[in-house]
Amino acid sequence: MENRFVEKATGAISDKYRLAILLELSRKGSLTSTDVQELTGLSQPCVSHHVKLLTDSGLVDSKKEGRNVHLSLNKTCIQQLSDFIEKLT
Amino acid sequence: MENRFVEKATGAISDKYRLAILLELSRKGSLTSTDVQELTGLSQPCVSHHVKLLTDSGLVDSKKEGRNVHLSLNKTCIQQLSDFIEKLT
DNA sequence: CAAATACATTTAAACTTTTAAATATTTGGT
DNA sequence: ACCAAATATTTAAAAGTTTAAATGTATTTG
Repeated sequence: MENRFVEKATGAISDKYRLAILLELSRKGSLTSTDVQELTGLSQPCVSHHVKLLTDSGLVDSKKEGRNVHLSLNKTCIQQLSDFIEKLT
Repeated sequence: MENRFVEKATGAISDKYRLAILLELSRKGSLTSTDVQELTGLSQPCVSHHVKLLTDSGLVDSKKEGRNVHLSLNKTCIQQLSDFIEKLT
C-alpha cells in the first residue's frame, strides 16, 4: 500500500463538499457533474475541480457518455483505504 | 457518525509527516514529541502543531507524564473512521 | 533555586487550496 | 452548419495550511 495513495485519498475526503459527493454516490450509485452542481450549490468550474480531485485520488471513477460525465465510486479503492486505516489499529 | 469527524480525521491523515507519525505509533505503540521530532526531522514547534492536529482529530491520544507527552493511537476512533469509509462501498 | 529539558504559543512568511469569472472544448439536436 | 448543453481549463483573488524563529511555561535535576 502506497503512502502517497493514502495521503491523496484522505485529502480527497477531507472536505465537506467532496464528502457530500461521496455520500451521495454511495446512496445513489451514480451522479453527473450537473447533479453534483445541484447537490453542492457550487459553481460549475468549482465542481469540475472537486470532481477532478476525487477521480485523481482513485476513489471515484468517471465515464463520459455523450456530453455527460457519469461518476461512481471505485469500491476497490475505497476498500483499500478502509483496510489501510483499520490496519493501523 | 458525524461528517465533521470524518473531515477532520481524514484531513489529519493526509500529510506525509502525520501519516508517518501514525504508522510509527502503529508499529511502536507509543511515542513522545521528541521521538516525533527525530522521526520527522521537523522543528519542535512544527511537531507540536502536527501533534495537535492529530490529537484534535481524535485519532491520537496524548497523556502528559512529567515533562514528556506520551502519544498513542485511539484505536476506537481509527476503527470508527475505517468503518465509515468501508460503509461507503 | 538555577539550569536544563520537554513541550506550547505567537507570529509571520511561504506555500497550497478553494472559489468563481471568463473562456475553451466537446457533443447532441435541428 | 448552427446553436445549446455539459464539462474542462485558465486565471486570479481569498482563505487556509505549513513552517520555523522567537518566546513562554512547566517540570526535573543538580
